[in-house]
Amino acid sequence: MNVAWDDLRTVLLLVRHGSLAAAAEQLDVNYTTIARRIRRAEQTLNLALFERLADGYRPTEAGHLIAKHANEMEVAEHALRRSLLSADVALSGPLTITAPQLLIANFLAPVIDQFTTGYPDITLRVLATNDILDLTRLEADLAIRISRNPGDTLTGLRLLEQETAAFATQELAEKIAGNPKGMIDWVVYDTYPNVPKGIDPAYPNNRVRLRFDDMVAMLGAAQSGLGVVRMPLFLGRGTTGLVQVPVLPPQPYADIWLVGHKDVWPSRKARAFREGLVAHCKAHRGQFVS
Amino acid sequence: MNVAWDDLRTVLLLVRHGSLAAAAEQLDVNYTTIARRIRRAEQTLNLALFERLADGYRPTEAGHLIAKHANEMEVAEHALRRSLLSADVALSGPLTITAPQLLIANFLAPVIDQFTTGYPDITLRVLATNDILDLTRLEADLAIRISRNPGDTLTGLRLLEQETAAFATQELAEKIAGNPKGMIDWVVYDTYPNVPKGIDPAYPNNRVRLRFDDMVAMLGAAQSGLGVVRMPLFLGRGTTGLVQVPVLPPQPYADIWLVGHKDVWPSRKARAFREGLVAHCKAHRGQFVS
DNA sequence: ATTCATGCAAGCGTTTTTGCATGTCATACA
DNA sequence: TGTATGACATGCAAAAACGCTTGCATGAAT
Repeated sequence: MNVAWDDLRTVLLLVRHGSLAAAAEQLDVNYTTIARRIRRAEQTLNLALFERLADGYRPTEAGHLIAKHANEMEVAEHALRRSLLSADVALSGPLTITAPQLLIANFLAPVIDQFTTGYPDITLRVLATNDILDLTRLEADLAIRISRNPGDTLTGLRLLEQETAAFATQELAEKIAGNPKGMIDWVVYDTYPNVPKGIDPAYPNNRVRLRFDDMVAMLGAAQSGLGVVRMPLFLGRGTTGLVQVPVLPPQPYADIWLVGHKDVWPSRKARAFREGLVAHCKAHRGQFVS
Repeated sequence: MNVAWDDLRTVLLLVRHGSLAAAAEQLDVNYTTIARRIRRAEQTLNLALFERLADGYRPTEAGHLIAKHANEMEVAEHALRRSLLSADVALSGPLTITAPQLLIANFLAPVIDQFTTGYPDITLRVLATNDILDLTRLEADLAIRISRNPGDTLTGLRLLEQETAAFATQELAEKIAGNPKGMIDWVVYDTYPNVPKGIDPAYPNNRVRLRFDDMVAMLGAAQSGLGVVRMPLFLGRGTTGLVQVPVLPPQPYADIWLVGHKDVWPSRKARAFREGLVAHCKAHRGQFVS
C-alpha cells in the first residue's frame, strides 16, 4: 500500500511532460524505466494512472490527482534544496547561473573566467539562454536578466543601466552620411516589428527590410551590411565591423539585473559570484551608456 | 546533485526514529539498507547528515534541515493518500480501523464480522489499541474513540452515550449487601487513583486496594474477587462472573465516537463501514445505559 | 504511396540495490 | 568482571532495477 516517493515523482514528471521520453530526460534515466515505474505504481495502488494511447500516455483522473499532490512534494523538495544551498558554507560544489547568450559573449566572459580561477572548487555551470528560467525550481541559482522589472518574488540587484543605438557596417554608415535623405534599410526584431521610434528627422526615409527572431542572427545581418540594427550600446560597440550611426540617437533601454531566490541569495557561493560581477559592472559601466 | 526522494524520506525516518533499526522497521526494509541510503544521500549532497556515534546516528544540522523539509513532503504524501482513498469508488482494497481492545471484544466484534462478510473484497485491518492514532497520517482510516470531545480537525459522529457503574463478583456483591457498613475494597485505574466520587452514603467505608494501568488486567482482578471496579456498563454486563453492585449508582461517562479525517470520511468504504456500525449501535443502545 | 519521426512494448544481459550472516564496539547490569 | 544487549559495519549472494536493442503502430511530410 506504500508507494515509493520516487514513483510518485515519476508520475508527476510523466503527467507534466506528456511522454515517456520527455519524462525520462528530466530524470536522466532511460524511458523504459519510466514505464516500469509507472506500472509498478499502478500495481501498488491497484489503480489505473494512465491510458496507453497510440500517441502517448494520457493521465487518468487518478493520475492527475497524484500529480497534483506530488507537485506539492516537489515544491517542498525545491525549498529544501534552496535551504541546503544557503546552509552550505563551503565555497565548493556546483553553482548554476543563466544569462542571455550575447551578454555572456560580449561582457560576462571575463567575470566567469575570473570566478572559476578564483574559486576552483566551485563547479560553475552557465546556461546561456534568453529563456526565463524558474529560479524557484532551481533551474538556475542566479540569473542575469535584461528587464524593466526584476521579477516579483525574487531578490534582485540592478547591475547596470544601458542605452540602445543604431549600428551598421562602416560602409553603410558612410553611405548614409553621404545621403541622409536616401532610403535607409532596417533589420528589426520580431517583437518590435517596425522601424524604431525616435529617429532623427534629418533621416526621413526608413523602411524595414528584414525581421528576425534572434539577435545573434541580426548581428550577422548587420555585419553583412544588410541594414541598420538597433541594439544595446555594449553589443554594437563589442561587435567587430559595426559602427554607430547617428540615425537613431541613444535611448534608455531596459536595465541589467542580477536576480536570485531569496533562499539562495545569501549563500556564500552566490555572494562570491555577486562580488566579482558587481566589481566588473562598476568598472565597465561606460560600455553601456553614451 | 539530485537526491532521490526515497532517500530524503529515509533521512526523515532516521531523524524521527533515532536508530537504523527503528527507521528500517517503518520502511519495512533491512536496517543495512537505511545505512546505505543515508551514505548515498550524503555522497550525493557532499554533506554530512549524521554523526556516527557509539549509541546511534545523530542528525547534524543539515540532517535536521532535510528532515524538516522532507516532513512537508510527507504531509503532502499523506494528503495524496487520503485523496486517493476517497477518490477510489471501488468497495475493495484495504480499510484500517482502530478502537479500544475492550470495545472490540465486548461490542464491535459482530460489526466487524458482518462487515467482512458483506464486503469480502475489502481487506479490513483492525488495530485494537488504546493509543490515539494519527488519522492525518493514515495510521488508521477510521477510529472509534471513547472521549468527551471527538478531536479538533477530524470529522466525527457520536455513536452512543454511556454510563459507568460498580461491578464485582457475585460473592463479593452478596457480602457487601449483607454488611453495607463493612470495608469495601476498590480496584482503580491509575489515571483516577482514588475511590470514585458519588458513592452511595449507605456504604460509608471504602478504600483503594489496588491500582492498575490496564483495564484488561482490572477485569481479571475483578473476576478474581479482588475488589469492586468502576467500569462502563457495557463492559460489566458483558463480562462473565461480574454483577453490578449498588455501591456506586450509574453515572454518565464519556461518549463513544466514530471519527475520521475529512478527506477519508466521504469515501465509499468508510461510508459502508459507518452504515453497519451505526445500525449496530442503534440496536444495542440499551447495553450502555441503565 | 513512401518515407520519416515519434511513441511505445518486449526481450536480454548488466548493474545496482537489497537481505542476510557475521563481526565489532560500547553500555548496562548483575 | 563477565555477560547480555543494542547499535552499527562489512562481505557475499540473491533479487530487483536498469539500459540497450529490436520491432510495431501511428501520423505527418514528401
